[in-house]
Amino acid sequence: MVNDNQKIKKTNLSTQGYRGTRDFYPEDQRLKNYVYTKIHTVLKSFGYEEYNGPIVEHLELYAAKSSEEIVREQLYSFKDKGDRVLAIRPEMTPTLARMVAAKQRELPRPIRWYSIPTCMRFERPQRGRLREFDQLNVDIFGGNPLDEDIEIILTAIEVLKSVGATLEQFEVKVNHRGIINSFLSLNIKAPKELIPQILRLLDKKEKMSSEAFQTECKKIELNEKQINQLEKFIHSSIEDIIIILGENGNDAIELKKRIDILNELTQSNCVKFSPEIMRGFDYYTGMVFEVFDKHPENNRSLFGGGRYDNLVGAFGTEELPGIGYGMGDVAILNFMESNNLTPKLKKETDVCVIRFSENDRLEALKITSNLRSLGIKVEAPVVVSKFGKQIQSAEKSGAKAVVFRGNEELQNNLFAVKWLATAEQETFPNKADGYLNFFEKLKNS
RNA sequence: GUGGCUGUAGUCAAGCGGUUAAGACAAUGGAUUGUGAUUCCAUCAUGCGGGGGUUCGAAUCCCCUCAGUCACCCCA
Repeated sequence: MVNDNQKIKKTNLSTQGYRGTRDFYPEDQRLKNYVYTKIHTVLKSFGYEEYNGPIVEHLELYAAKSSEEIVREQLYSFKDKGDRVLAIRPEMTPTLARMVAAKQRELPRPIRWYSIPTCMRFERPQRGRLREFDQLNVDIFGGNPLDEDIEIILTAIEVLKSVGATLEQFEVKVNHRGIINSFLSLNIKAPKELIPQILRLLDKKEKMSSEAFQTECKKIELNEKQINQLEKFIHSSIEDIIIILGENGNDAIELKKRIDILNELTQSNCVKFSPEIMRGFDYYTGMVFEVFDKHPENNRSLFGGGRYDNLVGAFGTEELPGIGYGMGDVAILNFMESNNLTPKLKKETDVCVIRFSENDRLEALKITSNLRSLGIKVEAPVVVSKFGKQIQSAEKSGAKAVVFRGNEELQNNLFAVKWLATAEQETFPNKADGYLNFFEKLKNS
């Protein structure tokens, strides 16, 4: 016996989950549901429809669309029992592309779709970045780029507003891939092979001192004049850029239209031209954007997205340009936390039924059923403890009232209700009328 | 994948080589068997993230490992 116990102790399992994953206890899940309900409501209000796909795909689907390093380092891949090489989805876009390509001819345009898939990436976790996360994906295709670009940013703004954010708490930084490309090739006259490195550097510029930036520029063999132009570029307004680019400034003019319309519409300045926003290196071809939390303790990117020329390229069907973005659930939860927007949510029970003894089980179950059939959320007692204890426990469940039938009530064919907020108590006849009457009072409480 | 910091109960923590690991809050049971408060009493880590090692003796020192966090990397 003693040996057995020791053995059991030694082989105890760890309660720690896998690194970079989260447990959602009911209170966490409640918050997540609250946020997701808001998201669903906002996107449906724009006419977007929810879609979903499998959590695993053939590895080659990702290999075709993502960079080699990402596929090698950050993909959870494995072989199934039939030796097929699969991967857990690290993002939704390839699945979206596959789904759209498969039915491209029959889908009515414009296509407005969204999804909140759970994805996994093998990364080293830190605040705001886990291995398992949900990522809201919103995309629109088949319309006019100007209108689509405005709408997609608007949905992002409305999502944040729906969880209580004000326009002062975040900013939408926008750029256009065409602007930076024209500038680098025509004004800086940078060699093609240096462009990725320059983009990476500009992306990091915000975090660097001016000196560090200069040193880094010299490392990639930019001359004094080129560095000065770059520095000037990064601090330019959209109006300056239009002048600098001259006859090549069409993309800048287009971008300015979007900024002006969005700011006019929202009566704010939350949309800002930010030449340092890059969003990766391939893939995006038009407007790119990121939404940032302005709170100093969580100055992070919440949403990121942009316009692509052709979502379905690898599938060999006709081109389909569109725009979309992704937003991590971790990001929005952190945003709400840092801006004090996290609501205190209670369990949703309306009523708890109380029992007095082992003999009133059936009576209690009858009341419970009667209440439930009216659509009331009601908890039946599963232990008989002291009356006061049962009231306390009802309070914790978020109930507005406790309901019971003791000897007094049974004799007079009544049921009793104690309202927890006011401590007032009343009785109702134990028949249909009485239950309906109580139901009305509960709704209005 | 690289480097730094951290890890004692549900939570916040004291302890810094020496007998049974402080304290607070929370929780549970009771004083009080049909009424939520307060008060009082009791219970609540054979164990210090996990595994080894050094030592007469380890939460404390060493090694490995797991996890969190920050900075890189990356950010589809």
